[in-house]
Amino acid sequence: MILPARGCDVAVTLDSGQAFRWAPYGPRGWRGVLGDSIVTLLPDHARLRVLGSAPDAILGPRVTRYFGLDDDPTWRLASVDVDPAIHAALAATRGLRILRQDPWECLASFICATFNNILRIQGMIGRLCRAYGRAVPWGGDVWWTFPTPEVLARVEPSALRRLGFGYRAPYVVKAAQQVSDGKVNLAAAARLPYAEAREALLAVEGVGEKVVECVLLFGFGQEEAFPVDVWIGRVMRRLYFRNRRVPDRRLRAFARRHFGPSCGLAQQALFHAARTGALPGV
DNA sequence: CGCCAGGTGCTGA
DNA sequence: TCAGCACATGGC
Repeated sequence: MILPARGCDVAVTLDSGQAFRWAPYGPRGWRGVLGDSIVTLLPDHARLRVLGSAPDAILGPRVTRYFGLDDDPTWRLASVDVDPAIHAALAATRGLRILRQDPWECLASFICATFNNILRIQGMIGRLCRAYGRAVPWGGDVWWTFPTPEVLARVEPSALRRLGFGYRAPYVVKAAQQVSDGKVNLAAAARLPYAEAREALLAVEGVGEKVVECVLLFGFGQEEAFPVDVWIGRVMRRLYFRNRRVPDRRLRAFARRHFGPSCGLAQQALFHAARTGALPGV
């Protein structure tokens, strides 16, 4: 199946630290798991060739939604292009899209991502899926779905520690319990406006001021969200605060004013540009 | 080996 | 409200 993908750079997007389960495949392809389907993506200019373990009728809408292929972010990108620094970051990350991930996978993944580095996050989540996900054989290989909250709710934290989760182990289990027993309703939160969804998610154990913004942005499509991690903190202080120490809350409030209601787009461009060394001096 | 990583929760002022 | 601290782990 071929999907129109003009303006979407799959490589940049999947390499930008939003999702942790994609692996390069062949010279330009990527392979990963979307829900219960194994997906191979073969980008070709303005098109995206998609192969997978499910029928095209399932795969097409799933990939389209995940990458927002039916969305044209041109005007929202233009709306955050308000100064030379962000302009450079946007230019260096052309084609970067904000993913629309499954809320539970996004939430659990970013709980694992706290005070951690992307390489290890990928390893941890891979082991989590292998241990507690459902096996899906495909293409002569076996892949695993992301474990459901119901399954993880019954896992002993010590078992996750043995998978290298460190002090995050009890947070992942507790979050799974809160979601599976209905204390936190992700499907309902996904339909709430930014501020209310934010409050609902902050009730989850292990979800603080940064993780909540990641879930809002990468899981709920709330572009008003602006996650401040160590990279963004450095970049923002450098670019806009003469390297002075500024609390994360203030950085976020400034970003919302400075970049406007799609500040999340600016955040992801700054994050990826900084991490790939495209912003000199940061 | 020391430093760092897409932080959070708790404590004490 | 806010700074300071403990928390586990592995890649570099």
